[in-house]
Amino acid sequence: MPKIGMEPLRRRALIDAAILAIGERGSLDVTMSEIAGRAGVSPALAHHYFGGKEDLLAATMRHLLAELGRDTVAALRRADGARARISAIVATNFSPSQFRSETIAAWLAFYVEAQRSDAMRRLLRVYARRLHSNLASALVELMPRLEALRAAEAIAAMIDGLYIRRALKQGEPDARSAIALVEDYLAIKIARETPSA
Amino acid sequence: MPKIGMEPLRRRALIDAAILAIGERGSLDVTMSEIAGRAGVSPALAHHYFGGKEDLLAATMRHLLAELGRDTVAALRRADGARARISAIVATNFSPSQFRSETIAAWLAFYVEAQRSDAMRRLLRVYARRLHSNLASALVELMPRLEALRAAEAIAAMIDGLYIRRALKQGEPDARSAIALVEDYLAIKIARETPSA
DNA sequence: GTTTTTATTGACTGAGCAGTCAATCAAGCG
DNA sequence: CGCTTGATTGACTGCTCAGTCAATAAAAAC
Repeated sequence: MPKIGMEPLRRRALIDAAILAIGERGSLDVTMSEIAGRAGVSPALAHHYFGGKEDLLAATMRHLLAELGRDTVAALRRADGARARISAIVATNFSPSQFRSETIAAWLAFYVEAQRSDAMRRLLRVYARRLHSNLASALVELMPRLEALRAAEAIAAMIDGLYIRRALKQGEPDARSAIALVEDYLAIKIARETPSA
Repeated sequence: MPKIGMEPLRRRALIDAAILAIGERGSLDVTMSEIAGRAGVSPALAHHYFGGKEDLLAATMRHLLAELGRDTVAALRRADGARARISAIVATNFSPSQFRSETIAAWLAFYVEAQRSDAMRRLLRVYARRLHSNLASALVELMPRLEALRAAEAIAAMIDGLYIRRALKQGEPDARSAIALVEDYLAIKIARETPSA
């Protein structure tokens, strides 16, 4: 029973199903049938709307990226001052909507895929650059430029590292302690580098 | 022309070939034929010696783990004092024998695999625990126990994060700046937490 | 009410790949 | 010199899966 304007609905459902499937399998080694099945459609329809598996996966990655971007922008708008902006960025990366097993697994899987696929690598670089520049733009208000850039890299590395390490544990992710670790670094780094004041 | 006592040679050659292949493809999605071909033998022989693909991959991971373990022990023996031991651990993780594109890609791929395979997860947990306990045992000599444990997790996360972020870049890995980031954290953390002295 | 467009699928194909097996070849061994 | 044992492979078997296509059916357009 065909209905009208199904394209956006189906695309969305397929992307959601892909995240779910990838999160459960823990890798991009999911079949189109699996994804389509979860979305309640036939595999053929998934091909119809996305062209191929690569395209579906790329769209899924883009979706994840966009979601994180939106969350970050929203959190940034709510933050008052440089210091608060950094905390907002960190908190967003470990917020319940981002720091879930499925999402973590998907990010990890996409990192691996980025080694093979130029498209994926480009996408992930967008994420890395955005994170770095958001952090750096706040940090330069708190310490000398050079130290700010270093701190931005250190924080970014810690965040990614906490994600990857999370993959080894089972049960629900512990965002609180992850945030605490990053905030601890932030606190001592700012204390150390703040020019007198 | 069969020769005698080939088993250890073949196993080693196949593992080396597996690391190479995984490093190049950037994922565990390598065929037995590919690996066997690189090792100069038929796919059937790879099955003969390892039983199945999973077993070959597990053996490969174990090899990587053992190599890192040996390097770490050696570096630790050369280090004098708690502070030097930490630097030795960090330096080992970013040493040329570990911080190479193939090895990095392989580690990343195994992390992903760990989400699916209990065997892999157990293996990786061995690595994580060892790293953490090596770091912690040196850090407790430099700061209060609780802070030492936190610092150990932070450093471990930074190391893993620098590995994963490395995967996005091209060209040879830059170990120096990676080490500098971790050492910077270490320095300010020690300065901050050292009881007076 | 006929034609076009959109939605949807079942059935199929072709490729790639893990794993098997029987056969071959060369050493050592009695 | 037969015999066992280890090394090695080619050829083969299923299986899984991405991608295709023609067919169907409902809505839209005219």
